[in-house]
Amino acid sequence: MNIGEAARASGISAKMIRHYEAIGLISAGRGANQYRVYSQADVAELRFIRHARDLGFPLQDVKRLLDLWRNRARASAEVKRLALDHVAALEAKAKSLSAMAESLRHLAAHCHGDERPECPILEELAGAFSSQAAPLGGSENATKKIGKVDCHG
Amino acid sequence: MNIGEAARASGISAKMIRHYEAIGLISAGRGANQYRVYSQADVAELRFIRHARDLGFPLQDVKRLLDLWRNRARASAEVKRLALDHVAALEAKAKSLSAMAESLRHLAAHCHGDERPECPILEELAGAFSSQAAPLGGSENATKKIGKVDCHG
DNA sequence: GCTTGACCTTCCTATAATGGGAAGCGCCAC
DNA sequence: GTGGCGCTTCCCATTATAGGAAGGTCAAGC
Repeated sequence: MNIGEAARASGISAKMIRHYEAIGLISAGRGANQYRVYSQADVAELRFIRHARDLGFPLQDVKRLLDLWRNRARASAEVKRLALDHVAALEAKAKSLSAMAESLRHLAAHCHGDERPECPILEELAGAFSSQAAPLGGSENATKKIGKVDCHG
Repeated sequence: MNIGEAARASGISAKMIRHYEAIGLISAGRGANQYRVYSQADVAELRFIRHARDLGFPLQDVKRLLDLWRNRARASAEVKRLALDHVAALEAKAKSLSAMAESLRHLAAHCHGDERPECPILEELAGAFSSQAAPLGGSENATKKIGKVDCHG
């Protein structure tokens, strides 16, 4: 099948399939017309990739997992280690985001939110531990950069 | 003061200060030698930016917040709306990450993690709802893309 | 046979936020 | 007057994904 059909069958865009090939995650045969050709096995790999991505694995980890999957002599220990490391990363980031949310929710709770200019949110952003100390937010200072977190997908 | 001192005083790298200027977030005067010059007020803005970033606001929101902060005729309602929207986004992402973590943790719990090749994690990644249905993970299918989430900062 | 449209190809660009580094100039101290 | 640090601009890299241009291919219809 061609890339379009493989895309539909795997749930990965043709664009990304080409990209995954470019970075060496997968490979594809070529037909006489230079079109990429995919087998059912290739589609299975693409689905594997999608599932791993859906669980938040970065492509680097996906590559490791894919290599392990292809290798029948693998040790499950390595897969498990990768998975648990990733779980730890996910939880750390979730926790960091929750802490930000809670801090901000506390701040927002004290804001009238009307036509008046007074705003404790802005005041806190302006003044929060002007040099280094003093808590931000209502509870503990949860936003002490636990590790930078992306949160704008 | 020069950019280096402003960087130390604000906790934002000189690199980023220049970047924020380039994207129109802030502005800076220039000395006779073309060096950027910063006042205490400029440093206060930089600190404001850092605090907003620490709470996970994207730069686009930071720009809005900064404009509101500068505008004495602002309505706190707008600040509050921005804040609460962001809280919702943070919570959604945290929830999504937690769901991934939980799914993966369940999978990992069933993996022996020894030298043997059998691995339910890989099997699940390979087979999880081959076409569309069937749950992934031990509990409910939590990873049904609630909205793509970055999680690799 | 020729056109049309869907599909494929490669290459370039953009996103968001940050860091790294090179080449060149300013400034201060010695 | 030279060494070293700080400043300047410009370019590149990261991560994962998408958009688009310019062009080749193929099958269907007329």
